[in-house]
Amino acid sequence: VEQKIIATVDVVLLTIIEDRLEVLLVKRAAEPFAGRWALPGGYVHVEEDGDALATARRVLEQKAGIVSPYLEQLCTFSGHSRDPRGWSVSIAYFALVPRGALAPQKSSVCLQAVDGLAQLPFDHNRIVDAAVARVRSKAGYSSLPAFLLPETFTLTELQQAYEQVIGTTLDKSAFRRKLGLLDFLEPVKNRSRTGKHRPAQLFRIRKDRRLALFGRTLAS
Amino acid sequence: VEQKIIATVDVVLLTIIEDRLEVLLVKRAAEPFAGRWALPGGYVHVEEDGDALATARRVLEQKAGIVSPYLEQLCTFSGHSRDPRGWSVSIAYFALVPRGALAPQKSSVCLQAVDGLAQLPFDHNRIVDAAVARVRSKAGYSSLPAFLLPETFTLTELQQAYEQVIGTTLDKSAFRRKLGLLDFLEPVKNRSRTGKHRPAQLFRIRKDRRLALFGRTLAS
DNA sequence: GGAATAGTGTCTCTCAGACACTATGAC
DNA sequence: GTCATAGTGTCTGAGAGACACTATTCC
Repeated sequence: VEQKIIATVDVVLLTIIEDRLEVLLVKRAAEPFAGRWALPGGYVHVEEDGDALATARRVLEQKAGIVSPYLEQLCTFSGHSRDPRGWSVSIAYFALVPRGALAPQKSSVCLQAVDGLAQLPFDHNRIVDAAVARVRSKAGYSSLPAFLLPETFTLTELQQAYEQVIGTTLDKSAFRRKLGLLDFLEPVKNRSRTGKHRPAQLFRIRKDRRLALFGRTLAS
Repeated sequence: VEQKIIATVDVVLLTIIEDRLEVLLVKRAAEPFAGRWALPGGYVHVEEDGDALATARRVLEQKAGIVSPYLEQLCTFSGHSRDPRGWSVSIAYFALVPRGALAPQKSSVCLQAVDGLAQLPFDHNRIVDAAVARVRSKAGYSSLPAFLLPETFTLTELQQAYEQVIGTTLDKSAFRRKLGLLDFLEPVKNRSRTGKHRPAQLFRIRKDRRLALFGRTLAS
């Protein structure tokens, strides 16, 4: 069978910078669209990658130096018109990393707010939109936003991460009641001492319950 | 770039037969696994198919004669070990069709209950499991199971479809209250006259709200 | 009338939202 | 002590589950 199909993987890496959801973009080195900002992605390497998830991990490590973030398959975009080189398949993944985990930025990498994002090549705007929609939706009934925070964090920081992802404010009391139901957090010894007020307890994600799911939605 | 990647589409077509969820299988005509029952699937035809969704529609029409069912992308399975021919990508879709829409069966086609399904070639068992999990999950907060019923149906039949998909019984009163909230149904003139009891009102899905979503889950 | 299913009313208990309250450490 | 945020208690209304009730048709 003569197929000549291009198989690529694209990754939507999201993080929180200054209270906004931002997406990682890289400057394309090769044609097509050389020099343009686009999602990190690349060909599947048949010899090197066991499956598409491995390709996604490799792409993230090579282009952004990120090693083992939260990484989930988003969906697959395909067709004859999305890539000028021909009929292509892009298996899209999304990754969530803590704010600041991308510290030493190369000049070929940047972060942009997902709201009001510039025009991107290929169908990358659609892919970003799909990723943001997925994360927003899943934030409503899971612990996903916790992956946007550093190793340890206060409950207020966690609530802010949720609010920044889903775009609304949450009630402190109700939020903490929900968290209590699916104990995916464990307190650590230290406490956060910032400013002239009562210090907050620090928590981290329990190793045995990385991704916890709420029974019902978080906000109506 | 020398990729030599096999790009295929596989479809998990689900329907309800005798109160059970069943999946459509076809007898493979070509190697590998010729003669074995497997999911309907096929190569992406670069000249013929605009995108992978078009491939899925073509496969369903050619192998099962189904024209425009509910069809949704499931996820993508990939890797060097899932197909003996080499590194492959299978973009999986699932379809929901009314019971009995598959009436004139060819001998190369069969239906099998999804619970206790036999061993299938490739990673097709994983794909079926993923499809069933998706449908079960989505049934909890959407009108998906309505696509398993014929054009018109009674509320009792709709409730049974939900029960067969999610595998538990539902309360009649609570179920109808939920339906009232997201009016995706409209009554039709006729009523169902079967047996010696009060006839039931028939309904159909409103054209403008094909897939409606519940705010919260259907059953706890 | 009886049988059988269609369809509705109502009670209770849980829980989300709202909001006020107490706690505690920096200064 | 004050300030600022951490953290908790409580009221209320909406809604899910349970279950009993009425309605209507065939026989």
